[in-house]
Amino acid sequence: MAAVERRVEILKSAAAAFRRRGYHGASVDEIASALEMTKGNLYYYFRNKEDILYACHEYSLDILLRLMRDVIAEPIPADQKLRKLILAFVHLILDELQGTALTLDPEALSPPLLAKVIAKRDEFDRGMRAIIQAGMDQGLFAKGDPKMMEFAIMGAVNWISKWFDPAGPMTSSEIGEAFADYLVGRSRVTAVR
Amino acid sequence: MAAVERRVEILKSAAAAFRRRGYHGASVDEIASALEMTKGNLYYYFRNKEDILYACHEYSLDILLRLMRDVIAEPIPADQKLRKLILAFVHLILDELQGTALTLDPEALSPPLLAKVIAKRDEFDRGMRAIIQAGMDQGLFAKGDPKMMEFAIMGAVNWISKWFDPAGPMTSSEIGEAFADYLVGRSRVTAVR
DNA sequence: CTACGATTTAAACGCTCGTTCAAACTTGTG
DNA sequence: CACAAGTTTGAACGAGCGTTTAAATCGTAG
Repeated sequence: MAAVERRVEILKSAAAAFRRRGYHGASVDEIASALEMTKGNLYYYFRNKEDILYACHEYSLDILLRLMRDVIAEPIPADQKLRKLILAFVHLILDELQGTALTLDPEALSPPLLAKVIAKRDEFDRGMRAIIQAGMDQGLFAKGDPKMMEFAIMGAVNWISKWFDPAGPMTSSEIGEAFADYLVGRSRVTAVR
Repeated sequence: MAAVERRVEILKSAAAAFRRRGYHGASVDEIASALEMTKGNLYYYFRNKEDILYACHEYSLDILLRLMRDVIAEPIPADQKLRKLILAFVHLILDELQGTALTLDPEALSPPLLAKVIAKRDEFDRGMRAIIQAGMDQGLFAKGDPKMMEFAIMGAVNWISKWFDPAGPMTSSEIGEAFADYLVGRSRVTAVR
């Protein structure tokens, strides 16, 4: 198997472990055992545990930012952009990132690595707020503080990983739809005005 | 100082440390040092670290449940109940619980203690959903899955502790108002129908 | 088959941290 | 002042875990 695939495998196992126990609570051995590797072997692929956490963040954020740029470029109204983002975001977190994205405690990173993560996170935040601001200006959303609306949305979505059960009754897209309906509003998008 | 007050002081220091670093990331010494105590001294007040975490949860949940019961008993419409709960909840978390409530990783608790925490949490969830269901039945909220709406609200609120900065531009009540406006809707409550 | 690089292993080290404990100190009471 | 109960200290321990390393194994090109 190519080394780069092996690295992604490790990241997924790590993300799952970090979600369950948190960065400090999850052991390197736990991450390795889930892949039937020895923990020493991980150090062939990553410099240390922090490096794994950082790679998880980078991996998730890069996907997220690509998504954001694609949606921004589409010629659709702001409310539909927001809805699309929420749907894609929920899908991404639940189906590909082992229930984690911005949940993986970044405070565990050392200052230089943390700064790089925050920079990417900021870009994402700016995109979200620009869409929300545009929607408010056009009367698609109730007027208010875009920052608060964004934080509320991101909180609701990020929190999903705390309660989501893959064996539960709801699929990830059902959850995405329900969240988008509530957070963006259903009627405004589908109804004829 | 009375021993019971000392215990609460320790809980507040512990809650702050757990919020910053997570349960496993925060050391017992860190909790003690913030109070200018030695770590050994903590063991005069608590059996062990897990006991401290459990006491934090119990302390927060008891306040939360009292709040919930009070609001439920009030003779006001469901949307106003929900708004009141959100306002009080945000205030409670930010101004009294060091930014933590349901954020303090409960998975770190052993099964018996975890079960007790989950039981209280369930009671809170049931209260929230009953209010939401009533509001939907009366046409105060858009129809949908009450469970999803509750999870979205709790996620948004719980996430606040991840970004709130006491030295920042917004007070806890401004944040509460902004969240309540967005999550419950402003017009329905204040406007004459 | 051989040899060389890539990968994996198992054991060991060292450090951090939760916990214990006996001794010292403080406080209040008769 | 004396004594006892309540509280604090500081050092020590033992376990867990991140990391290192040298040797073993595997895969593949010549």
